[in-house]
Amino acid sequence: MSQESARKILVAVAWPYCNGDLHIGHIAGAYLPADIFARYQRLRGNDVLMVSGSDTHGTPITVHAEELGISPREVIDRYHPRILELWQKFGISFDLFTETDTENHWQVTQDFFLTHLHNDYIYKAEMEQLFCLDCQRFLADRYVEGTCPYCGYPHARGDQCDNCGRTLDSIELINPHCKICGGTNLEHRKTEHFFLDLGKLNPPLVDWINDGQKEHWRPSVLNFARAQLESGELHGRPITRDIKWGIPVPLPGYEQKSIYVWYDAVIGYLAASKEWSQNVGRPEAWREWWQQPEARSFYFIGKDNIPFHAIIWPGMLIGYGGLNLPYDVPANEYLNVEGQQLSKSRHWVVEGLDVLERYDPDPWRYVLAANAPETQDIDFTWEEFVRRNNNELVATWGNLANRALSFCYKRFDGRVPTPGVLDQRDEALLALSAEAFDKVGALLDAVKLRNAITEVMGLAHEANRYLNEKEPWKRIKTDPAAAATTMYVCLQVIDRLKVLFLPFLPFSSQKLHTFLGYDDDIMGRQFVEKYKETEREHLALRYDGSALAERWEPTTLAPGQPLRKPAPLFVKLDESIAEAETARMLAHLG
RNA sequence: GGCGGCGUAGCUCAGUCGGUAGAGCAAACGGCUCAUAAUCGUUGGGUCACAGGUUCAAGUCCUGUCGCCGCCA
Repeated sequence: MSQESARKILVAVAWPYCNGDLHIGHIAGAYLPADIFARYQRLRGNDVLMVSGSDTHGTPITVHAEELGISPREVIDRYHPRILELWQKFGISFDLFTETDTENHWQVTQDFFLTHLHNDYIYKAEMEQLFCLDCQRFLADRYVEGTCPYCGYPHARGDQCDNCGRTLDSIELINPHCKICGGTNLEHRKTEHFFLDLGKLNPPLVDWINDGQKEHWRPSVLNFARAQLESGELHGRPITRDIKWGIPVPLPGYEQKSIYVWYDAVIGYLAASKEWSQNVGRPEAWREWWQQPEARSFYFIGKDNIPFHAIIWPGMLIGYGGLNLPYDVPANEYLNVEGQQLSKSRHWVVEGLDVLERYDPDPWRYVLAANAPETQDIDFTWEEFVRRNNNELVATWGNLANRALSFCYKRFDGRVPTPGVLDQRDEALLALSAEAFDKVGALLDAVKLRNAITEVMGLAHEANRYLNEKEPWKRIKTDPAAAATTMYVCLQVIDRLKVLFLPFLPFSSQKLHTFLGYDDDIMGRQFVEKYKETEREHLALRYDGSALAERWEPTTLAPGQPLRKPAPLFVKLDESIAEAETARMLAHLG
C-alpha cells in the first residue's frame, strides 16, 4: 500500500426531500455509492466526513402538509426518523445525517446570503408572479395548477408539467387556478426578489471547469457542465420567494419572503460539516475538509442534480470565497424498475424500508452496486434481483465461504489449519489476493464501483477454481498436510475477500469476521442522537468508526485460530418471489 | 425549440489512446461431491439502431435520419 498520509475526504450526499419514504432509485443513485466510497476511504486510512440531511424546506413539504392537514414540522417529524431508520438498516454510514430546519443551518445559510450580498453576487429585481386575491397570497410553483401551454395537459403545476415533463413558469399556465382555495380569482402581480448573479459568476466558473484538473470526472457530468458554462448564458436566479415556510431573509422588510429551497439545500453540506464539528467537540474541525487545499470533496447525486452541483454550488462557493470547490461530482444516471421510471405519484416505487422488511440489506447492496447506473440508465427487475442474489452472491461468494469454513470446522478441529510448504499454485492465489487491494482500491478511488465489485467477485471465482483443482476433500485422505495447506490458503484468501467486500457488504463481512474467529468490530456503529440548540431540537444520525479493526491491506490469518460454527452468509431466494413482487407493484400502479 | 447523453449477444450490461467484438446470466455437454443441487471446465450465439463520410484501419472520430432519456428556454 502507498505510504501517503491521511487525506481529508468530504463525502457529500444529496439532501432528500423529507416528504415521504425513499426508494431504491435514491439509494442506488446516491446513498449506496457514497457509503461504499466512504467505507473504503476509511479503511484506506483517510479521514472521511460524510454528511447530508433531510431537506425540510420548499413547497413539496408544505403541499404535503396541507394535504394531510398538519404542519410542515409535523411532516418532517413523521418522515425524518424513517429516513434515519433506513440508513441504519441499510448501513449507510453518515458521520452526520441532520436536517435543514435547525438553527445552525439557518445561521450558515443566512451568513452565505449576507456574504453573497456583501460581495455583490446578489441583486434585487422585480418579477411577475400569480397572486390569489381570495387567499391574499402569492402562489409559488406547486400552489397553482392550470393547463400546460405546450401539451394541453389540464393539471400542470406551476413549476412543471407532469405530462410532458417541461419545466414551467407559473405565469405561463392557461386558465390557472389556486390550489389552496380552488379559485380562479388570480392576477399577475409584481414582487421584488433577490437573485444570485450567476452571470457574473460565469467567467470564473469557466476558468474552474477548464482548470485541467477534471480528467477524473465522468464524461457526462463534465460535458454537461462545460457546455452550459461555455455557452456563457448563465443568468440570475431568484433565491427568495413569497412563501412563509423556509429560512427568513436576514434583512428587515422581507418578513413575507423566505430563502428559496435550492439555495439553502446545497449550503447544507457546509452547515452539516459545522454541526458535526460542534457535536464532536472540535468546533473548528470542519475547516480541515473545507479549507485545506489537499482535501477532496466528492458530491454523490443523481443526474437531475448535476446543474446544482457542477455549476450553481461551485458558483456559490466562488462567490462566498475561501472554501474548496468540488473535487468530483460522480453523478449517477437513473434506476428504472421493470422498464418504467420510478414515480411516487404513479405509485411505481420500491421503497427501501419496505423491502428491508422482507430481505437483508447486503443482497440489495450487492445488486445495486453490481448493476449501478454509473454510465447510463439501468433497468432493475425483480428477476434480476433474485438471479444475482442466487447465482452470484450466494453461489459464488457465500458458497465459497461456507464450503471452506464448513470443511475446516468439521475436518480440522474447528481451527484455522496450519500450512506446510506452499507450492506455486498456492503462492499465485495469495499474490492475486494481495494485489487485489491495489487493483480494487484504484477502481474505488476513481468511483468505478461496479467495476470494483466485479473485480472482487472475480477473486472469489478464482478461489472456487483453486479449491476445485486442489480437491482437499480427496487429499485429506491421502495427504492431510497438503489438504491443510490448501485450506489455510483458502481461508487466508477468504479473510482478504472479507475486507475487499467490506465496503460493499458490511453486514455479511462482519458476520464472516466472527465465523473466522475474530471478536472485534469491522463495520462501525451507527446511532441516532437528539441534539438541542437554543430553541429547537432535532434528531440526527451519527457514525462511529473509530474502533475499526481492519485496514485496506492484505490480512494474515493466524494458523490455529479457533473458528466459530459457520452458517450461510446469504439466503437463497425462491424464484417465485420475482413474479410475486412484480405483481404486487402492478397492483399498486396508478 | 436549444444543449447534452444513450441505442452493442435471447436478457442485463462492459468496451480506456481508433487496431480482427467482451463479461455475467440463460442454453448444451462434461468433471467434482467440501459446499445453500452450490462449484469448476468446454461449446454455441453479434450487420455494434440506420445511412453516409474521414482513415491503411471505425463499436470508438465527423454528418444526417430514427428511437429513448435528461437539462434548459
